[in-house]
Amino acid sequence: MSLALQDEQMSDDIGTRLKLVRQIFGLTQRELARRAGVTNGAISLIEQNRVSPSISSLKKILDGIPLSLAEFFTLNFLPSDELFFSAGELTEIAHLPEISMRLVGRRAKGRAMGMLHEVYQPGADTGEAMLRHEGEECGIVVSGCLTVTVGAQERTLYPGEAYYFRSDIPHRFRNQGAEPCVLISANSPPTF
Amino acid sequence: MSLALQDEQMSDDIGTRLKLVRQIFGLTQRELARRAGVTNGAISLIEQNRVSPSISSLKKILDGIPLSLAEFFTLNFLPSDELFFSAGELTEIAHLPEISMRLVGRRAKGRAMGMLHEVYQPGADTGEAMLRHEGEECGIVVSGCLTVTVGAQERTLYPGEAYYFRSDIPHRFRNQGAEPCVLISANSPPTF
DNA sequence: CATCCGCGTTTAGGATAATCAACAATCTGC
DNA sequence: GCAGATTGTTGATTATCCTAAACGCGGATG
Repeated sequence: MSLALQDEQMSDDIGTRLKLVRQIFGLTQRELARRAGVTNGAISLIEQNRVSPSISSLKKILDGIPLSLAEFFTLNFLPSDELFFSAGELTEIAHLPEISMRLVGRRAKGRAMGMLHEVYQPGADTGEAMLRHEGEECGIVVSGCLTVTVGAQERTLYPGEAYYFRSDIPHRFRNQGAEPCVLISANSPPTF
Repeated sequence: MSLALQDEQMSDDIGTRLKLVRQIFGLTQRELARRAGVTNGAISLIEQNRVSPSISSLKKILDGIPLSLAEFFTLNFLPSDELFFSAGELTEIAHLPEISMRLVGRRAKGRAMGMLHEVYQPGADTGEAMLRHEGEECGIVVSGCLTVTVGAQERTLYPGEAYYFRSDIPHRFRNQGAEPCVLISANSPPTF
């Protein structure tokens, strides 16, 4: 059975959403009501979309699961067959010839982040025209070395070293070493 | 019939949150009310936390900005300061003796994600009592192997293989191999 | 000044949601 | 088949929210 929701339901169908969440956590209306300190009738009405709960009520209910409001609204109900990925299943995102960028999983909307396995060949360069986009990004060098420029700052990172910056600051990646550089990076919200 | 406010964290302070968002978009209460099709009084009361709006009302208001409910609740207002981190500067987060977990940067609240460099010694195990927390997590095995259990599914991942799942699904990590396993993982929102 | 704006706030009353208690439907074991 | 427990639903009452209209305040303009 699939627990996936359509996009339209993701945004406004609070009732179905609550019902799904409650069932995923194996709770009855009465049990959840008891934990949350509300009545089972209220939960019934909400799940039927016969009322639109106040934030305070919804928060009380979610506290009984427990689940935050932010999580409740961002839940994307990923199908369970997309949990694990073998190396060959990472989806290649080739922007430049000398740089391999492979994303964990498919390009899924609604995810909180994207994780990439990247390989920079010697001499690879994302370009003097610095990259700039929304979000934050972070990475750790696994092997080789990578010269990272962020705004006015620049540094060459070696295995075990890392970076974390806001992606709206202009940035650039270059491999100035003699061997390929392997980098594992993450960005949130996902760029790809 | 009390006008006293409940003790609320910033994350649950809908009033302040709405006010910040509204001001960021340069709207007055009346202008936002007009676009949203509600009254300015309603917005005033909500921003003072004197009432807890219904989901339908809050959605109408956010549509006037426009902003989705999910975006509203996940909004973060925080800059990051330090850009680069040497291997020794990763902050150790030791939960278990046989597992080393080193976070990129300090434990900064408000970041979109956290990235960890983890080493699981042979036999290391996060425990049969499965982990569960908010957010999503993702990781790639760099060396060694790691057995990952997510809900009812389990798989042993080898270098280059990866996982991505919602952290509220019970999960567990074990190194059943003979050599240490190095894993680079990310979680969003950051757990540490 | 005095007047007019536009802003956020407040108040009374009608609209909406939550509670309480009862109800029907579905099991389970005897 | 029946009693008892469990689950989701429903009507009447109570509690809460939203609206409409007014209020107080400060800045701009004559």
